[in-house]
Amino acid sequence: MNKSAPESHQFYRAENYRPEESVGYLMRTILNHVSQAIEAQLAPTGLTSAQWIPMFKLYTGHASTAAELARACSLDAGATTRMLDRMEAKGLCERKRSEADRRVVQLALTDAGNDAAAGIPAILSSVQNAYLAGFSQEEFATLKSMLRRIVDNAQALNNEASLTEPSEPKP
Amino acid sequence: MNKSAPESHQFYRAENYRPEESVGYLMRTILNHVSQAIEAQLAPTGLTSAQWIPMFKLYTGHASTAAELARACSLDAGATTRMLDRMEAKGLCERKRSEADRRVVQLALTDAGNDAAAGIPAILSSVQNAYLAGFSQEEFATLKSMLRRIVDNAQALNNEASLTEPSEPKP
DNA sequence: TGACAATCATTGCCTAAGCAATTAATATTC
DNA sequence: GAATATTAATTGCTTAGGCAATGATTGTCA
Repeated sequence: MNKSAPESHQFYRAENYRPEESVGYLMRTILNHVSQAIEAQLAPTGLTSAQWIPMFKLYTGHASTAAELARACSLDAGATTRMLDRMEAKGLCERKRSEADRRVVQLALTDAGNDAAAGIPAILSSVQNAYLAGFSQEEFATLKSMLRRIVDNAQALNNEASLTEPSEPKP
Repeated sequence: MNKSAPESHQFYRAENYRPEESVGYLMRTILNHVSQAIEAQLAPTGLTSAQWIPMFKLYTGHASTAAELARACSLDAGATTRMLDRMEAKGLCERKRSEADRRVVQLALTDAGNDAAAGIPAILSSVQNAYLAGFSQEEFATLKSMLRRIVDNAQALNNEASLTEPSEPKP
């Protein structure tokens, strides 16, 4: 079915594969450092490296219920429930059953939560600017476009995979 | 102490920060997809996405004790112990107290572990090649050099930070 | 040699994410 | 309108990682 890939696509070969030289390894290293840096700057607010994402989604109004939040963060529903438990315990947000639809839980940031969230963009900006030191605007644009191309490839490959394994037949 | 950063370094600004457009977000998205793809291909061997790294270190001889493995994987000692528990339970590796130094535990892959590890480079290569589809060799080189520059920046910033907070004074 | 320091593995406690099953409420369809 | 399907939130079980304390050994140094 697949034609064999052209030689030009063979960046890595099993015979002499070295993880430390791979793009994946480099990206993982970068993300680890970035996470740590963000967590360090976030420490005063009580937010962890995993919590600023949902907090920011709530802050910007991109989610106002638990299910929406889970979708917005590509997070498991169970993980979201427990994350909200921890954030609520720290006084960052509150839950309230919806009157219109008794299934859903309406979420709201407390004043403390709002203050914490308000500082997030500045931290993310400064950390990423620091890590991009020495880059020209042109190089920055090149980097972003390359990363987007990889994301596009990933999406395309996902689609292929789901075509191979079609959606489960209805019972 | 710090001179204000030159304008050219301001890629992101707090006022109009959008996470979805950030380099960090793109890299995270890519790594999530890559992890899933690797995990899917690894499934037949019983290895998880977190286990192929220590397995490969053992396979290539870059580590033969628990402490070495933890260092090689930048992993916590406790996490390493429990990871070895799980891998041993699956029959992928074995532990043996060293005779020379009774503190250390000598690690060895079982036959099954060796077989599983032997397939890792092929999987990592093919997944990463697939995600880099459409890249020329030149673009590939550019991408790697940019990522390395970011890693260098991260290391430099780490050093700065540890200068600010000097090593704890001896008691 | 004998006190002190360092190293190694382990364990307990925490945050965190995924999967599966459960319960409650709402939508859909016949 | 009643049976069925879907959606929302929660909980239990598992893997996973970090930090701190512990116990056992080995190294160092006075």
